[in-house]
Amino acid sequence: MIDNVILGILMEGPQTGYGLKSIIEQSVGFFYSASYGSLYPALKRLAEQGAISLLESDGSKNKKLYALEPSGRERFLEWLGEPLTRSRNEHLLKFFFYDYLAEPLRGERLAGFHAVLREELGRLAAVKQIVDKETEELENPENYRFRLSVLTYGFRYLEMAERWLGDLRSKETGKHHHAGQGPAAEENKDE
Amino acid sequence: MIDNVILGILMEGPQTGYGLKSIIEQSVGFFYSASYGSLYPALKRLAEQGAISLLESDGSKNKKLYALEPSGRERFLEWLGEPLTRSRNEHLLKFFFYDYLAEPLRGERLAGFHAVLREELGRLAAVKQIVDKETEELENPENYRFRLSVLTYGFRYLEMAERWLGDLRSKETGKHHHAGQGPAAEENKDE
DNA sequence: GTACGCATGTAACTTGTTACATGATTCG
DNA sequence: CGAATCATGTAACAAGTTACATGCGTAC
Repeated sequence: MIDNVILGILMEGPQTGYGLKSIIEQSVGFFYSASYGSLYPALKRLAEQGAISLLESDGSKNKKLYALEPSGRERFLEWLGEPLTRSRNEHLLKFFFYDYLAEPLRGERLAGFHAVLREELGRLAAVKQIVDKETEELENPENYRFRLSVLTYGFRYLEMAERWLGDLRSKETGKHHHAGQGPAAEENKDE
Repeated sequence: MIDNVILGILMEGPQTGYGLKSIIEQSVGFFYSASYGSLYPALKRLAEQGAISLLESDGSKNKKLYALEPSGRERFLEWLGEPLTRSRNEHLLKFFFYDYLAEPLRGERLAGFHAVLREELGRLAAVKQIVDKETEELENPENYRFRLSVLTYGFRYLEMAERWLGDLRSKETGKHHHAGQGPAAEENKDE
């Protein structure tokens, strides 16, 4: 996975490992993250395979600029052309079992997550505004259609999640029965 | 991760490794999957740690029923009580780079993914209907609130994704310029 | 001159997948 | 009695994280 992210970012021009990391955080950080522990070994590997190459020309000695080679570009485009698949949404796993979580904590967690969603929604909205403005000044915005649409996706996704959580929490209101046993519980039918 | 899934399912009663796998597929299969290669070693590990135990009582010799132990239950509930986090949505990664994918293939891939989404939407709708009906016959549906809401989440998620993809594809219609260069392309401004 | 951000890297570990290998049970 | 499905397991590999270790550049 990280190989393709690296190659994809190098499509726009040479970068250092450190630079790649910060670009990843800024651009696809919403749904993907990389650590140096995977980044640097990946760069080494890709260079050995000839997919990327080390540029010497830079002034600094401690900086390594990598550039995309034709074989790397080919490899990236091949990956890109494979059929799309949905990936796992592991955070739903916890929700699935949430009937088992006892009540004071459960409500807190839901509220906390709700806050996170709203915060991210706000941040994404800000980013979207900036990006949309920058896009206007571009001569060929058509070339960025998918990049932009991923932003839209992120936005709609958060909206959907926020709404869903809102609905879920509003059903809860005022019902402070002591839950906590969940599906398997045949006992405690009081209240 | 798989440890907690196993413990969570065992909350409802003893199961075999094989049984766990099929329950996982049927229940959380929409957003999580496990292979035997991780399942069986996990069962072994959990048993060694005393989180689960092997039941002898079963007739078959080749079947191993595992049951949740108190320490396993505790461990599961502790995990469950940790704050919620959003996980990665790696399939968006490909979309992010889709400006680079050349046109005949790109359209095909989008259409293919669209078909997958609609198919899953149909399947989930069917599941939801069955589950909703089953829920009516339950004495305490409140105990399944979160399990059910995850279904709703899946449904809304697919709806959102399907709508997003629909919007994206409709913008495309009739514009068969030869794309393929994407963001980095300063050339080919014809058409 | 020192603190902070830029910059690179490795080793141990974690978690999971794929492919293989094998045997029991059940149903037609 | 043969095929499908139930059922368990391992070995090799893949991909990544965390924690550690180090050094350069520069702005105050």
